[in-house]
Amino acid sequence: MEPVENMPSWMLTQTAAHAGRLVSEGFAAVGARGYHYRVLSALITDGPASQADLGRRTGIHLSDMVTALNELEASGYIRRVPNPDDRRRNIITITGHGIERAEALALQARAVQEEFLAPLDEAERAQLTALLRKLYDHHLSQGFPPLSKM
Amino acid sequence: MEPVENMPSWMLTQTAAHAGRLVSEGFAAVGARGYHYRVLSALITDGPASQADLGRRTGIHLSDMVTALNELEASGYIRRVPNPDDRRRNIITITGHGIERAEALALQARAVQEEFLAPLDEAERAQLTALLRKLYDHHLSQGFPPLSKM
DNA sequence: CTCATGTCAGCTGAACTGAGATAC
DNA sequence: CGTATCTCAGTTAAGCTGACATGA
Repeated sequence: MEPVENMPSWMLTQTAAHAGRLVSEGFAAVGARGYHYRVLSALITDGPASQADLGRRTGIHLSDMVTALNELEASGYIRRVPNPDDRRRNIITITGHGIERAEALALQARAVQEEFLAPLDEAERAQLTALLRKLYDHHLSQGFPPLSKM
Repeated sequence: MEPVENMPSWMLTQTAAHAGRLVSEGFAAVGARGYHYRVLSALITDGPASQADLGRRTGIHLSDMVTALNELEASGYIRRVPNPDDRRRNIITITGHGIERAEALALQARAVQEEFLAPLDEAERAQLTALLRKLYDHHLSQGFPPLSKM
């Protein structure tokens, strides 16, 4: 009878839960949520996009995307303009204000990574990310939904 | 601007989410939930206990413990008897039926681990668990709540 | 017609909060 | 009295489903 505490998936979900808590707290401290950072960061690295595209990029569900964009738009971090070439779509662009916000959130994110990874040295951190990437890529290629169903 | 997909905490929560999904599906396939396995396994390795003790052992919240034990008791996997020495408490014991159930769930859990860890060889699996344990132990010792508030 | 898009209302499982009853 | 145990009702954040209107 394998004690639960030794199962890799158990340790993984436990540590992930803690990491998630740290991230949430870090973002909440500046009035943001993880979704905000994911969206702003995707807009910066990959440019403007429709909401559906943004969802596919970030793994955020379409219906959640609507909410996140509502919040970001209300704060002036993004702009929603109709796409003249396809009037079903919006074109989402980040504002200057939004870029500043993203940078502030990136600082928070970095600080949280540091706190979370504190007990590991550089080599161990590299090992960890390599192993996680191997797992992630494998399951992605097996049809694991980055965004379950759209 | 760090792309979100390269942050360790992001990859960790992504892979953990997938692991969690596999575990849930595996248990659901035999009509169980993760809580059930955690409780039964704790009863086997550490013996009978009060509900509060079980909660502390397993990291399951007290109020969720009530629900889980209701379900396990209805199926005849555990028994709840009042503790004569402290009439606030119940003594939770596992039944023979419950031991069989735990063994069946352990098989499921093993199969899921195998599926999840498929892309890693033995050395890599050992690396991963060692790194996760280091992170987990560190944050536990920093006051990270195994069970947030009781 | 079918398919994609954006929106909305609501569901689900898991973790958690708060309050009450009982007993130490 | 304060504290611990058990129970229950309800809340939260996150992911997800289903339906609908619009338009390609």
